[in-house]
Amino acid sequence: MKSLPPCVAGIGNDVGPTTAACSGENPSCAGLHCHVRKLARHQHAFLQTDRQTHIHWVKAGLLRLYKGLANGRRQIVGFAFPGDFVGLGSEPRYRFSAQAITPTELRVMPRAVFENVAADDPRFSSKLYEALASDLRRTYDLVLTVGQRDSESSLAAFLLEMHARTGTRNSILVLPMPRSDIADHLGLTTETVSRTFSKFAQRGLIHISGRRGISLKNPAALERLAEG
Amino acid sequence: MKSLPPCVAGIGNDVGPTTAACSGENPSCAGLHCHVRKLARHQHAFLQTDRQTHIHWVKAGLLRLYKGLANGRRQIVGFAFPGDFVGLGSEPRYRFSAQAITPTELRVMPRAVFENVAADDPRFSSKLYEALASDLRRTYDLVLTVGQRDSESSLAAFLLEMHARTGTRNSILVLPMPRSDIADHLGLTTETVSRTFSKFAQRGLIHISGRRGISLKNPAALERLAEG
DNA sequence: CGTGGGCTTGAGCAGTGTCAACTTGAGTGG
DNA sequence: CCACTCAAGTTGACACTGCTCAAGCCCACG
Repeated sequence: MKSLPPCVAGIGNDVGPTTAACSGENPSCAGLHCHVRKLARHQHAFLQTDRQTHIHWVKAGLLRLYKGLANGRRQIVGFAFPGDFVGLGSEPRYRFSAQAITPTELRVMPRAVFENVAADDPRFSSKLYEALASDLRRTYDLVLTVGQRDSESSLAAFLLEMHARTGTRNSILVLPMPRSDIADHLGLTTETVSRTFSKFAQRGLIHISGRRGISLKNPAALERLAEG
Repeated sequence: MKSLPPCVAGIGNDVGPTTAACSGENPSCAGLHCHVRKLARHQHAFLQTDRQTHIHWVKAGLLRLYKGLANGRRQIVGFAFPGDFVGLGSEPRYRFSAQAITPTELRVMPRAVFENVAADDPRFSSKLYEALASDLRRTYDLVLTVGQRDSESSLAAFLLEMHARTGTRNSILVLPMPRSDIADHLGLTTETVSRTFSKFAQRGLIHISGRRGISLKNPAALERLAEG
């Protein structure tokens, strides 16, 4: 098996120094047409109606992935953290929009290039498959949350997922997204999110520090809540 | 590229005569350990906690794919129609249970066999990838439905999706699943589903015939409802 | 130090769940 | 072939969660 070009060698692993080689200036990557793209807050990587031309890989920052309805309602179907792929899938158009929540750095590659690499390297191909399967699993879980849990269970499940996903050892959790994103993710309103966080704090389940900080005082109780 | 064994040659296409070659008695398939499995009504293909040992392919019938919560609530994350794969994904355990709604016939293959075929044949591999991507797209749509639509919009969207998916030319639609399945799919109750169908019928949007038949009298209006 | 968006809190209400009774119709056995 | 049976579906009354609208607060900016 031939070795992967530096652009994609680190893909599927944690973000590491390998990926630093992939700046636009690096000649070994020029042939792959891969480049770095920086997004300011609220800037879109793509819209749900755009032709799906590129695969995006988050190097730093955070994206909200959302679908809109004609009446203005918005469903955030997922968040893309560093290391995550966005725009996998094999359809002519993206089915959701991707927007930066915090300033974000992306690695952007044309689909064709991506697919060629995947065709040549079964290991890479299977990493892609796993990434897609993992998106699907998370989305199944989200349907369960949104469809069957009440506001308390939803938020408990959300806090636990964010804690697991950001991989913090201690119980201090940073939620980089505003309350409105949490609401649109869970099918609630910002008011309900806020009220429920307050209730959790009163009961001693969590401690809220500032706008972004939450520490989980009683994860076991949250788990119980999340299970109904 | 070597030709595919009869067991999987028809996979990804419509169910056709090719697949008939794949009975347990056929020696050319014995080495693949693929076999036919028939499920009676309410019988499970697997449970959400089972080890994910096999890939299932629906030949005839209908499966509900669901996740359960400790409090007894159930979310149907999808339905598997003839031609659909179930149990793609690359994790140690299924993340949902699969149960027959009507008597169902499955083609069942060990994952290892499946993966070997996929590794040898990029065309097959890419079909799998597409099937997975298509599950993911449908699930994103479901999150939008469950999270952002009210009962009328939900049901309008559901009717249109079932119509598209069962591929009926005319507007007569057979819903093979009971109301309770529709409810648990959309995050509603059977009562709400029933009431909303009645409202649709009163307004002349649909016509209800028997327990399973619905004809769409005004698909355009349903589309408008689904968009909010 | 001032400003404004994001967050919190409150009061009232609408939509949907819950509980209960009744109706329908598919399947069974006489 | 018809009557019986019972699960599935429908309809109604009521309760309650979470949404809407509104006001005020606080923290991160300039």
